Amino acid sequence: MRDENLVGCRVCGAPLATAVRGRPPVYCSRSCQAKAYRRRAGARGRPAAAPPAAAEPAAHAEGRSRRRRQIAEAVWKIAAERGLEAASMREVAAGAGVSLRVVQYHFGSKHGLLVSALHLLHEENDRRARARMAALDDPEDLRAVLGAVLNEFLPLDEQRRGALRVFVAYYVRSLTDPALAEVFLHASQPVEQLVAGLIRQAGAAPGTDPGREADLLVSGVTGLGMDVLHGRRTLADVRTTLDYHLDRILPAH
Amino acid sequence: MRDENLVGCRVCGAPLATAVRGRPPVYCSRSCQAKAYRRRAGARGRPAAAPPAAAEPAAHAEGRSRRRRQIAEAVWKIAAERGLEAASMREVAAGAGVSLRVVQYHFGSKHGLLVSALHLLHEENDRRARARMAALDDPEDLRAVLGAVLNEFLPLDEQRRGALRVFVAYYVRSLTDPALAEVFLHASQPVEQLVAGLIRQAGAAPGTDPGREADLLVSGVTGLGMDVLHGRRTLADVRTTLDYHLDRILPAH
DNA sequence: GGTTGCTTGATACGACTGTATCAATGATGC
DNA sequence: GCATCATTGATACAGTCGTATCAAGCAACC
Repeated sequence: MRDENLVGCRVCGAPLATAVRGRPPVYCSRSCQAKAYRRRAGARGRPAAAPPAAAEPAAHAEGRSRRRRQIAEAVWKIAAERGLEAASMREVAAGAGVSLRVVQYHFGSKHGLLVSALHLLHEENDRRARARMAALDDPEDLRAVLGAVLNEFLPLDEQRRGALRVFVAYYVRSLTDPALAEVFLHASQPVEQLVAGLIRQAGAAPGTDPGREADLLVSGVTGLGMDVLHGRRTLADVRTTLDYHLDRILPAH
Repeated sequence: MRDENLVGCRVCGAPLATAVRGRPPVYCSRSCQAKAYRRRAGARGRPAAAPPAAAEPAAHAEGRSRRRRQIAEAVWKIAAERGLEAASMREVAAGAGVSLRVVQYHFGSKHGLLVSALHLLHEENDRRARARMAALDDPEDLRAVLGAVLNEFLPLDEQRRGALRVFVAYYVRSLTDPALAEVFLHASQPVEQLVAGLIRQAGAAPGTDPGREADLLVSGVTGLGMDVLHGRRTLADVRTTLDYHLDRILPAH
């Protein structure tokens, strides 16, 4: 297999400590390696146009977060399609189109990867939800806003469907992983309060408690979405149920 | 290690085919093995009192289902405490106090084990729920019956807490495992209909749709129970919310 | 006595997992 | 030319996983 590498340093001579662990050596010393590098750099000619300007300092940090995000997206994709237990380091690396070592380097351990991916997922979901809210026709129609907030938890399209699957998978993990539970508890508190506020502003029916209504509404829509996920209910049925309850809570349509 | 076993058959002589796979042989043939067995049986003396009566034919089947159940319980326990991904064949065997081979023999494969354990879990939960319903003070108090049905999905005690954890873990698995999804879909349909029927009988407030109320109630109480599981809500808060909605739906307390 | 059947014990295999180790690659500053 | 830095490539290791294989245990029938 490795015929020519068995002899010695590619630049000078032959020491080449034969370490059995890790990547097999090709040079006898760092300086010989530098020599070889400069030779290659010279043969490649000068870089296209802006060699001295170099990359601005922000580029490093940006490239880093982009890579982390790219890897996290692979975690989401695998978790949505085949479950979190299929998201091994190697599968994630392959899904992101990077090497195993890169995943190790950027997240330290598998646990770190899972926690970071959940963090990024929460941010991403918030971003998307806000974008959809901003795209509403009439932001003054509070009932429509309320419906949009609740619809965010239903598998209406492939994106939300995947998000819900990943969310549920992570939830189950969090039951036996305190670090993941932490992320859940510190992230998604204000949903019920938002819904309760909307109900209050939109004019709830007399005698209704917006807070209690919001509690059942949010947890209920999540449960209904889970039912849709594995085919126990149809999406149309869930939307009808939801409409019924919105009509009930906000009679002044 | 195996000093004396290297020579030959314990009864007659020496052939002893040296198979490298599986359990190392000790006898040269089945008949020699039978001889050794009969010798041991003779030395042990006659069994206590009822040797010829033998075991009735049903004992076999009963012993089998008992063993299956014992192993399934180990699956539930592990899944509740450390998640379904911790339920390896070896862990389950250890938890049930049997050998790995016994788990293999009675369930064929890990997938078969998981599916059977889920089946048995559904039966067990039904049994326990019915028992709790039968123990109600006044079976005519329909509101109390309704409350008991819904409370079955809340982690009120260690048993229900574990059941909910296992249930959720299995649900997530079922999203990527059709055989498990099958068990879910064919088992737990009538809950909402039961709740709707109770609401109807108990006298719902005018203008309310018992079916839609039941849908949100059941899915909502499941979601609230999940919130309790990882500490996002307190049990008292959930019960208050539930009481509020029961009062709303059934005003004629 | 020998044979057959169901059940269990005692290994073994190959695949995969998370992680660790060592070196090469570029780039920058001296 | 040399040292140093963050990043990536190329392995290797120890362990666990599900499963397969062969034989022993035990009871029943012939």
